[in-house]
Amino acid sequence: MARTINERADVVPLIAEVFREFGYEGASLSRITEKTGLGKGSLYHFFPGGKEEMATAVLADVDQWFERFVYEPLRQDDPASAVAGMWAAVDGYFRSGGRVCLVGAFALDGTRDMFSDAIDGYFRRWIEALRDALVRHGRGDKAATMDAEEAVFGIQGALVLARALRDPSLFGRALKRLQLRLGV
Amino acid sequence: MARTINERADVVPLIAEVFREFGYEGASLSRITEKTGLGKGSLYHFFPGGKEEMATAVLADVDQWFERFVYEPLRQDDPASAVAGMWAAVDGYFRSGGRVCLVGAFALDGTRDMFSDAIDGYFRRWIEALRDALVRHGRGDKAATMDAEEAVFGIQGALVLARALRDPSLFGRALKRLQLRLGV
DNA sequence: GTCTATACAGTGATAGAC
DNA sequence: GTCTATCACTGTATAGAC
Repeated sequence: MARTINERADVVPLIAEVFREFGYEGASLSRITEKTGLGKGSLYHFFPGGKEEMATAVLADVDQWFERFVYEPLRQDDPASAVAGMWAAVDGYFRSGGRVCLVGAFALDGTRDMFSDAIDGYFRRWIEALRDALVRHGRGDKAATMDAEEAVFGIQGALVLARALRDPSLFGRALKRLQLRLGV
Repeated sequence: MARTINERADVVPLIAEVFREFGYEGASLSRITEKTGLGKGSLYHFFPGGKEEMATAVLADVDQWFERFVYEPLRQDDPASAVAGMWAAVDGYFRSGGRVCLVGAFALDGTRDMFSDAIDGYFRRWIEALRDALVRHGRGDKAATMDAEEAVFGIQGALVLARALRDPSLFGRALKRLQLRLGV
């Protein structure tokens, strides 16, 4: 039960930061070493598959977070409060636009093909969970799908633009707007 | 006046494709060599500054295209037809969702800082030009800014999602939706 | 479990022949 | 203008001492 200071789970969020900041290709082992304070030997002890396994672990970690704090509530809780919770969770997770979406970033370049299932699943389940909540809230099936898509791609685009313009406040404005659009 | 077969301008779009596909870090010189059919010697003849100069040239090329076919019409032409033209141009340029936005992709990772001005300018001028057209069309200043932002980040997000889900049709749906939202 | 040392491929870049 | 050869360097990954 006693936990060593550095467990695999402890180092994953740090590695995630490096991937978020530099992308998959730009996240060199030396940068990861620097960020985590772990030598290559230790890193390969935790992740025998090397960089690819690190990215897989990071993606699983992100997925787990969203599954727990966003998707599952959307599927189970009262629709209105679950949707409200989603906006709050998203704003918090992406640090009000100061943080980038790792999955979205991976999706854009050649990295996508390496983590196809994880990337696809992340967005697909997000859209489906949100659509479910909207349907339960009384929206028609087709309209709910479109609404859910628009909310999710709106969030992604707002993150891109906020980072491109170095204007995190844009993210907050965008979330407000998207929230109103959803009307729930 | 006689043009050699391979001019700098001829090779820029090919290099752009490599950057779009693999990102800045992933676009190795060997991949660029392969795509263009030019050896490193030739590439460095055209771009003495190496990879960074190639990316700068590519960004300038993209910018020029948007300036000519999107921004300038938005500033000068009849607002309604200019906006309609924008949607058509965007759909064509991004191959109905099959192509990614290079500027958006650069914006997401550590590459951003290398090309700060180009990335910032691309989005800033897009939003401003669109806002101008909306204002001329009768929309209030503040609302026009928000609308313009929403259209631009909506496009970016739709590109991310279309690529993530390998579903180009999502891009077309999204454009339609954004177009209706703009209401012009 | 963590480190250092090292292997080896691939990187961006340069020089010089043609 | 294009190529080949080569450079110094960094990349990921491995081996083995502690």
